[in-house]
This record gives sequence, C-alpha cells and structure tokens, in this order.
Amino acid sequence: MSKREEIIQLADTMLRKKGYNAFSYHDIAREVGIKTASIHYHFPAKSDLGVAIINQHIEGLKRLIHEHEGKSPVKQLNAFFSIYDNLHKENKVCLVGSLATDFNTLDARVQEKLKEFSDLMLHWVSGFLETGRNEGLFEFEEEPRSKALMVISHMLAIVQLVRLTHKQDFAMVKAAIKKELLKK
Amino acid sequence: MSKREEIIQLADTMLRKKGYNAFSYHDIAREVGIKTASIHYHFPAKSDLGVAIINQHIEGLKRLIHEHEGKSPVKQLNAFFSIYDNLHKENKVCLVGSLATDFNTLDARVQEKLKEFSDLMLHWVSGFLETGRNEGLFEFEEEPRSKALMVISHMLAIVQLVRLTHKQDFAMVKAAIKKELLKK
DNA sequence: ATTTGCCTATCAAGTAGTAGGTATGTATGT
DNA sequence: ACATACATACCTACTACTTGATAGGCAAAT
Repeated sequence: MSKREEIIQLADTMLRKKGYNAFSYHDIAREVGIKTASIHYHFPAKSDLGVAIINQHIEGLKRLIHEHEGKSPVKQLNAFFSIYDNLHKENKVCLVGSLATDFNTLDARVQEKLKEFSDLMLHWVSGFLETGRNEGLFEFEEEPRSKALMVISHMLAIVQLVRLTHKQDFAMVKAAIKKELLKK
Repeated sequence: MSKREEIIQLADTMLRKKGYNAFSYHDIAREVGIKTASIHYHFPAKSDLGVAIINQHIEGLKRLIHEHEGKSPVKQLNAFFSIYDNLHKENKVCLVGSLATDFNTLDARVQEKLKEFSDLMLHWVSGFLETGRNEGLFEFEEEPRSKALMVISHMLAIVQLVRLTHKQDFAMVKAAIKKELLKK
C-alpha cells in the first residue's frame, strides 16, 4: 500500500472513530511514519483529504453494487447489512453519520461529495427494495425511496447508539428490520 | 438569564449545530460578550461545560416525563416526537447523535453523563410503549426496550440525514413510525 | 532533466487553560 | 455603624501546545 493510500485509510478510520474535527495531520503523520508536510504534498488541504476519503467510499460502494447487479434483492439487502456489520465490528460509525454531525463545519466540496455518496446509497437501496417488492419478496407500504431512507437511517443510528447502550442491540435492530421487510 | 445560563444555552446550540470539537470557548465568549477566562470561571474545563449541557437536557427530559406522567401513551409518544420536531425546526441534531460521533474523544465524565441521559430516554420510551401495547393502543412484536431503541434511533438518525437529503423526509419518517405503531 | 515523494524549518492562528488583579456585593463580629 | 472577611463575576495578560498550511531543499526514480 502506497503512503497515499495509507494516509486515506488511516484518516478514514480516525474520521469514523473520532469525528472529522478530532483528527489532525499530525495524528496521521505519527502513525504513518512521515511528516505533516508530506501529507500536505498529497492533500494540500484537509478538505482534499476529506474528498478523497469519500471518493474511496463511493468507489467501494459502486463496486459492491456492481457485484450484486442482477442478484436477488434479498442478497442485495444482505450485502447492505454487511456494510454495517463490518462497521460495527470495528467500532466505527458510518461515513454519513460521522460527517452529518460536523456537516455545518465542512467545506462545500466535502458537503457535495457526501451528498453524492448518500444519493448513491439511497438510489441503490431504493432500487432493490422496489424490485424485491415487485417480486413478492419484501413487504412495505411506503414509497421505495422513503423505505430506503428509513432502513438506512436506522442502520446509521444504531451503529452510533450502541456506543452508549449494548453491543447486542446492533444484531437485534438488524434482525428486526429484516424480519419486518420479509414478514410475509 | 444569567451569564452562566447564557453560556450553557449557546454551547448547547453550537454543540448540536457543529459538534463538540467544533466550538471553542472563544466562540462562546464572543457571542455572550465576555472573555474566555470568565467562561473558565464558571466551567474550569470544557468537560465541565459538557456535563452541564447534558445535565440541562436530563432536567428538561425529566420535566417532560413528569408532565406526561399518567397521561395516555399516545400523548406521551407525541411528546417524544415533539422533541425532534423542535430539533428539526432549528436545524439541530439530537444530543446523543451529536456526541455519539465524538464519543471516543470525550472525557469519561461526559461519556457517563451522556449514558445517563440516553438511559433515561430509553427507560421512558420503553415504559409508555409497553403501557400503550397493554392498553391495545400500540402494536409491535419486539421487547419494549428493543422497540424503544428502534424508535429513538430512527429519530436520532433522521434529524442527521435530512441535512443531506430533503427537509420533508423528516415528516415522512415520523409519520411512518407513528402509522406502524398505531396500525391496527 | 524532470518529476516524485519525502524532508527540515517555519508560520500565523487557534486551542484549552492559568495566574493574578479588580470592582462589587454580602455576610459577620465588634 | 463600621471594619473585616469572603464570595462573585468579571477582567488583562499570558502560557504551552496544536492546528492547518507554506517555502524551499534533496535524493531517488523515471
């Protein structure tokens, strides 16, 4: 892994463990083993690093979506949940949840990138929810977009909340959402 | 309102608009019209201010709970929603959502206080959900605590997410949760 | 020979927090 | 009534440190 990739990787971890305004170039430099000025070489401003982190998430999500194209909506739903499984295992929160709190302090470019990511996520989930309902696999009354928003927000919140309650609450909420969607 | 109250009020607003690590004593001092040293007089460390903010929320919530003691679970549910209505109107996020992101950067005292607040909230909501179900007003299959966790996390998330999507999504999610609980 | 990827050294601004001073109460003992 | 003593609520001035960011150098790879 190149230093550039290492920086993004570590910044992403710190972002989702501590928040955007709680990690510095110094923190990253220390762990990667270079100087802060070298990070500025790769990412002139912190916003550039922020955009790079989100871009990596967009690419990752696009890859996941592409891998599951044409597959069963149930499999796609499981793939969606697996994202949060991984987050939860590593005690991270999701990108959107992390940046939403600090949203008003972010540079416009970062805000726009984040919207791009959440739109992509929302579009994907809406899509397989709708297909799944048409195929008689899922059951819900709302518009697909609304239901997608609800499912996403639920997962977004629970990875945050379990920091305050109990680890097992995560599995419980996940199971409840799944059961409700599939309940017929 | 005393300067002390003004400080807490303003810090609370900034906390929920920008996040814990994005406001400083200087920011508060400028707006309240005193010097940072005077804020340190009232709150020696930022953690003390953090604890004071959460304490104010605990007191406010206790008052709300007490006001609705013995009232219909439906009224209590509406009271719960009204908390988030107000947040949403002012473009704030909820206290727990705001601090959950930065949770790992917080002093242990602040972390414990926040847990105290979320426990209180969870206990209240669990209570009126259970009562409401016993009275045949609500319908849900999960344990009351689990359902409470789900309802709370849903509202927590949506006030964050609407910063990225559309204002009207808030009302939509609120209506959907209500409809589902009352759906018989 | 130029680009790449790092370095040293430095900056201005901002961070929480401290030391010590001052004016204004507000009790209390004589 | 009056001095003593202490508390309140602010101030100026400062420290030690962190923040993101810049300028300029240097060695290795292309």
